[in-house]
Amino acid sequence: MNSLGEKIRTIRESKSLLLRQVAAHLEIDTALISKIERGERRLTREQVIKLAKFYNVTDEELLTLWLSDKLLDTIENDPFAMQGLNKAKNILKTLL
Amino acid sequence: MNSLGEKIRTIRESKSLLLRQVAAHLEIDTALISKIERGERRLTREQVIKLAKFYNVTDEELLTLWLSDKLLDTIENDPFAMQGLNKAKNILKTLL
DNA sequence: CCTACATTTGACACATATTGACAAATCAAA
DNA sequence: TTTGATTTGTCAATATGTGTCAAATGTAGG
Repeated sequence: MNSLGEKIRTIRESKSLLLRQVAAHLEIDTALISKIERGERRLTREQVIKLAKFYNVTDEELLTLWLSDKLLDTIENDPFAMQGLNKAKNILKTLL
Repeated sequence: MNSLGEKIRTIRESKSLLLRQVAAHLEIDTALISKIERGERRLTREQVIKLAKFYNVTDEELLTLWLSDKLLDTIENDPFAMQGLNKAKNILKTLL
């Protein structure tokens, strides 16, 4: 339910960076990045990209998690979540 | 990109109902249901269910389209939309 | 046990998005 | 050309998202 937060916390810890340092790099308050890592808030798309560069991972890796979190968030625990996802996938497929 | 709107317009026309009548049933302004059918606005979940009953189709049919529209809306035309959808699907699968 | 620093929590501010109403414009058919 | 249906534009109220700040809590080292 909060894949991106967990991921970026893991990466940050593996690099022994402080929240303060990451916050400074993103130019946001330390409190905010704390909340983000714990899934209480979300990054903007631009911030995800900035973080990917900072952490030396691909945009794709983080953006995929970011999108997935957003998607799961919008369907919350709707009983038809899976049907909705499948329908969306089919429609998207025909658009590509 | 607006599956539900098209669907409910088709159903309404097949039943020869006026926007005014549907609006009255949903207790909203006629202008609003017009926008909804054309994808300019969205129904609330409760309204979708009310409409399903009114139109004699299953909640599932309309709610699936409604969710799908919401999903496609939140990933807009992100280059990683498909990856995000797949990731979300996998996570959801493990949650069920 | 202190102290210093890291992190978390809660309250609030501000911006943007959503949902709705209403009035006016447009469309279509009789 | 008049009537009723639909669409469009604008505004208000509310909800949601993104951020700050201050205070509380957690955690090591001296």
